[in-house]
Amino acid sequence: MSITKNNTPRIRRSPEESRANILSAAESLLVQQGPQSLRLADVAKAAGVANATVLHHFGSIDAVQQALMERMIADLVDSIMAIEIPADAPAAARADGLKTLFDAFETRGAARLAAWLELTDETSRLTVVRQAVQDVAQKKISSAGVPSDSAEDLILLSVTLAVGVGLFGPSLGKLIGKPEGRARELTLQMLLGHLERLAG
Amino acid sequence: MSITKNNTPRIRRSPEESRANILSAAESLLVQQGPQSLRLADVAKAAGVANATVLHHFGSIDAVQQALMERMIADLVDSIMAIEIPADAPAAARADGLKTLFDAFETRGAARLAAWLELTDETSRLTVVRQAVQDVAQKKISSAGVPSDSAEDLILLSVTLAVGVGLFGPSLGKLIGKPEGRARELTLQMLLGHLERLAG
DNA sequence: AGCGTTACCGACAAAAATGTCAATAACAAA
DNA sequence: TTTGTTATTGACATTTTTGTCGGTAACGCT
Repeated sequence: MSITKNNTPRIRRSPEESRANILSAAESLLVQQGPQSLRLADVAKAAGVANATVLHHFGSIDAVQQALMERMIADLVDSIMAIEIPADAPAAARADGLKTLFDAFETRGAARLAAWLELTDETSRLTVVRQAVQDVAQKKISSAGVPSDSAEDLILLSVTLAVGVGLFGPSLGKLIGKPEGRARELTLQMLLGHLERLAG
Repeated sequence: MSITKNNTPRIRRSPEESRANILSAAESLLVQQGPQSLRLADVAKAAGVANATVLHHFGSIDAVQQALMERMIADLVDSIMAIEIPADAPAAARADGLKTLFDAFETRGAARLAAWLELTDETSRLTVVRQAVQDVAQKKISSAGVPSDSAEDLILLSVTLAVGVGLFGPSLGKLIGKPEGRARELTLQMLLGHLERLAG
């Protein structure tokens, strides 16, 4: 009677799988409940493992958060990199590209990630962001085929609006009693008109 | 030698003053270091009082955060309420009004407050926001003198952009290597053009 | 001055969150 | 099958954060 045995067999994953499993759990926690729910016990529970397992793979809860940021940023960069908006493209193509950009931020919590980063002081974490932004900016600007200065402006404008709308659009719309994607719709409409006027 | 005396005289405030002092300290903590620094010890230290004093006035650290939210929201509502943009106003007046709106969110951390609210799950806290938004929307829409449906759209658009730019504009601009207010400048320019076209 | 109220504080207690460790068990390789 | 490696875990230890309590002192009032 002195020893308690656990009947359910352990799941033994490869280190990579295990890390991915934990980060995925943490990501959905972040998106659904916010950064303050990224506690060791919560992450472990969501991942279906013991607290000690999380620490075994990451060393600390801070390292989990750091790794999560890096993974989400990498995903976001991939999404953005996949967007191609040649300067001479027809308006419809530009519209599609911008929609994709806005989607990248609104869905899967990239905007929430950005807000988390923004509210989080730690400058150490920002180096990852800085690198990612520069990667994207460089590629996007060089491939845009427009004077780099105004291209930078356009990217700054588009990304700022995309992340802002992605974070606040849904809630504000709901608060005012508007349909789900109304803020994004209005913003895209305005932004496209603006771009068209600049091009024409 | 058994009793340690404290030479520095106590500051005795009225309950209202004391609460205001603590909330002000908490507010600057929120703005400068983010929500996760709103810990009991940090708030108390910033306010220059003992931990127990904070609890004496608010009961719990959660109540401090709740009160802070309510105070900041009330301030923000006041700022917005003070903005008047008659439909038949000249373009310059509209530009001023929008600038004030953007300022209200960017300065003094209203955008950060909004992000905090957005990332914070607790639905109980959202009732305050809901009420504030409805107050503002009702007044603004009724006084706008335009068809209420498109007026709502304009408010949704303006506020979403204002808070998004207020939160992310500075950092993104800095990351891309643009001057401080560039994102806001670009956004305002576009938004004003958009409004003008709608009016004309 | 004397007194009552209560804002204030230090010391302590409680709770919550993070991290450590030794033992266990899954799996691959010999 | 046996053995070595290590992912996994429960129990425990440590740290951090929140909250309690009795006494102290500032201030208004008589």
